[in-house]
Amino acid sequence: MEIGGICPLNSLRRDNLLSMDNSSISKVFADIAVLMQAKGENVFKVRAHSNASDAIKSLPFPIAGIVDDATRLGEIPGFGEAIVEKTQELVRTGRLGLLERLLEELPDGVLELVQIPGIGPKTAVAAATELGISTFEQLAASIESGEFQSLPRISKKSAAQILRHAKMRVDQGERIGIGSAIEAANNVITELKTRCPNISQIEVAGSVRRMSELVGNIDILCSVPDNESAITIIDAFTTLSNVYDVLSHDDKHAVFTDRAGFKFSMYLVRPEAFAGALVYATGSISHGIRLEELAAGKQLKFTSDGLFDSASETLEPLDSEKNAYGRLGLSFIPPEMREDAGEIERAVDDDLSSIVTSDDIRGDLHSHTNWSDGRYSMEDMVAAALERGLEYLAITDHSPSATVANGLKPDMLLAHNAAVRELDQTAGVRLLTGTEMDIKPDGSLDYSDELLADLDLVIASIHSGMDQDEDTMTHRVIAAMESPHVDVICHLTARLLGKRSPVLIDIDAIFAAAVRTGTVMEINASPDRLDLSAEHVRRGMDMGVIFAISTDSHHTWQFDNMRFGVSTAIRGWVESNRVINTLSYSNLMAFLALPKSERYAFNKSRGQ
DNA sequence: GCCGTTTTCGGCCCGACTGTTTTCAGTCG
Repeated sequence: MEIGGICPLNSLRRDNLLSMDNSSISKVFADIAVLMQAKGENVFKVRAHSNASDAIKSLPFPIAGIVDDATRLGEIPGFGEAIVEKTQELVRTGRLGLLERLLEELPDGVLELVQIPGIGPKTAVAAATELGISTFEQLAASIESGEFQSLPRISKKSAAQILRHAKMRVDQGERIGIGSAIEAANNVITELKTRCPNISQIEVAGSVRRMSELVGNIDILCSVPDNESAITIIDAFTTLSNVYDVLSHDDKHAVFTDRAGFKFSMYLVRPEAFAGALVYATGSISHGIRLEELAAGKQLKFTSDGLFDSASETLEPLDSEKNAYGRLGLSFIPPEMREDAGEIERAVDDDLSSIVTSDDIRGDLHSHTNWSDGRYSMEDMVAAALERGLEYLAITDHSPSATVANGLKPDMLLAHNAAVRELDQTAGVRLLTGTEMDIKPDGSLDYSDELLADLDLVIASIHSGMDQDEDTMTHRVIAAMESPHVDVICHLTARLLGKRSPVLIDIDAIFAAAVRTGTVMEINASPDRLDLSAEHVRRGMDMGVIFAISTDSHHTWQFDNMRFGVSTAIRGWVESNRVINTLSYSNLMAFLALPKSERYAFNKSRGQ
């Protein structure tokens, strides 16, 4: 590598950097499983591919890194000779003959249609073959015309549910979930830094940095010392391994799309302009306009290249975003709040320090182990929690109704409690016994009051009967909230971000019942869910609801998802003292020891 | 296709729900 901030032009061609990440490899095996099932292949063969897909997803390291070591690959659970060979073919060549053959044999659209809840491989093939449906738009149109209902086993009611999900996908367009977006952005930044090690300041900006739930493109801001470096970085950016089509590029700006059509933009500024430019590039358009107005009132000009003195056109020296906001007469506004939703007015005389941050979180109240459907042992999960500095952790495995999740029957729950209490002696993290208990379709609970009374923490959720009408669903959840033992309602809307529509439920009625019964509402931090939206959370704040932010971890590394939950809370303007897992362990236990009717008052008057 | 093993092939997680349902296939979690 040459000296002076320069990396050689095209020093590495994209072929050399073609490395597939675990999620793309996992998806290939999941796709194969779907297509095999659609073809009617042996169910166990299908399951083997599906298991391989799950195993790859849960690996704590990149599988591409061990692709040449067949022995190590074979040690992955569910990996036999055939799966090892397919993995090697896929990682080495970027393609898989089997997948290509399956796609050729089956009609277009199967992999898209099966993403809609209610449509499995067989129905997808029927819809594609008999009705020529291959897109969500065509699916929606076919249901609206009544044509889709001619397929086997499709009733009016199921068609209505499918239409709801299909319309969501149409509305969503090309946007992707924030979890995938962050992963894609990090991959780009990591590769760019490898190619150009002299990059000193680079940040993702735009809606990704604001942690919007769904994002349509990824904006990256980078600083460069001179024009020569700029050309080098633009060159590297436009030849990254995921570049499919370069839409535009000049000496300070470039845009490309990847194979899926997703857009990546980069903007270059001088180092001294970086802080101001980052503020400009992060906020929503209307947030930016508000800042421009504030700047104009101070004889300043706020642009994509930083903050300038209007008269002299000289750059204002700013070394941080805090500084930039300060120059405009505002407190620092967290990126997640920069939506022009009232945050600017508030930042005039409030330092926003009461808003929850990741540092405030002291424990996690929702996790799974291999006692039910978690991937790791209790000991592994506890070690991972300890590594992340958590003060306490609730082990909340599933209840009996969750049969596929291997829900714990009563005797197993008792054994589970004993195991948690024993591990608590040596864990280094305080452990809470608990359950994630199913709320059954009629609103009844999955364990007896006697069993529930013995647990430190009961979180309850729905996993079945998700197409109930709004009234039934709302009453069902409220019935569970009336129980003196149900501490937290978790993943209330059961949506899967970008994949499954939320259930029909009256959120305001639920929040009112939460306040009335003393029940806590979970902000589920999994980026696949972000189950209460920021809008919901903000409404809950207005109504006085108390929240828990929990990761719902099934894997050790999923504890890192906490930041997605915290970001949702920040987007919803949640105050730190309205989140129970910002309490110390002893205060949390004191909170849980109270009858539910006294808990909201306790929290209101609490210290930290 | 994987796994465990009485090492060469039989078993693999399953219960609930739904449908121009009638004895079962498809889907979900």
